[in-house]
Amino acid sequence: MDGQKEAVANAATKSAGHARQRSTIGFPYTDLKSAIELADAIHSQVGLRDCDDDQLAAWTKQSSKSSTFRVQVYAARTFRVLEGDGSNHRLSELGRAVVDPKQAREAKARAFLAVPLYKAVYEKYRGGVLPPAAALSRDMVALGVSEKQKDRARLVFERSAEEAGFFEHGKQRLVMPGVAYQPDVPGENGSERPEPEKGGGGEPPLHPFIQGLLQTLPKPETEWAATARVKWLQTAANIFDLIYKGDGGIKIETAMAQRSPRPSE
DNA sequence: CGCAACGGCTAGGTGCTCGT
DNA sequence: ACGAGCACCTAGCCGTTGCG
Repeated sequence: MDGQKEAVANAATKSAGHARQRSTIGFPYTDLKSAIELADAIHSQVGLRDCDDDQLAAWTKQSSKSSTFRVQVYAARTFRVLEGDGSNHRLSELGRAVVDPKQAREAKARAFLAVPLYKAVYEKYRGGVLPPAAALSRDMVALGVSEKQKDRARLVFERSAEEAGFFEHGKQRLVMPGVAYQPDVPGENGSERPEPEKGGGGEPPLHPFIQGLLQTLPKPETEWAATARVKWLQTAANIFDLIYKGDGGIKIETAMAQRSPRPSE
């Protein structure tokens, strides 16, 4: 960075009286759709494993240095579909659900309400009619959004609500899509995690990862290339590492060229 | 404890779309 | 044609964290 140039920029900003105002409530600068794109990219490239900035940026045809990319990553974390530290990224539990077509609808609603600002707006207007754009922007300022960011916050809010299915009954009403989810954000205000099914009895449902994994399993008696099998098994190993306690680190290698004997043989 | 690096976040410019 | 609204993008401010 050119220090002199920066100093000039600082002076210009300060002399013009542009005091930077920071929002006091969390909200993303890009919409839920762009966050899901990142989740999709990670899911399709490395599944449940970690990736870094450069990889994720390349998969989404961006530069890891660009602020657009950084804002997108920040948004994905705000929606809680991605997690990680620094330049490391991985799918969160919510992110895994978002990329699973069977759970996407509920997961998107959860992601939407994971944003403090959106949850506050939802709580305020649930069951009622949303105000016009200008009034909604003002409400967002009252909730803690920076004055200069109110319109952007509202736009991103509206697009995200659309993506999450909250506008299924028209843009005048913010309605939780018909999913079995109670709008609680884990770890906030002592609220508890929503339980997926209550009083259902019987077998607990399989972990979403296991469900997703099983869905990708080819039918018996069909062709399944060894490399694809290794990939599948390695993914399974990674899932086991993630969801089960105990020592992990299982590594599947293509070197196992010989077929293991069938039980009947 | 001070400095540097990093990452979160904001401000604002540019170009496109769409309604009038 | 023109203006408003919007999407996309970059520059860079500022708080946090790690390290010597």
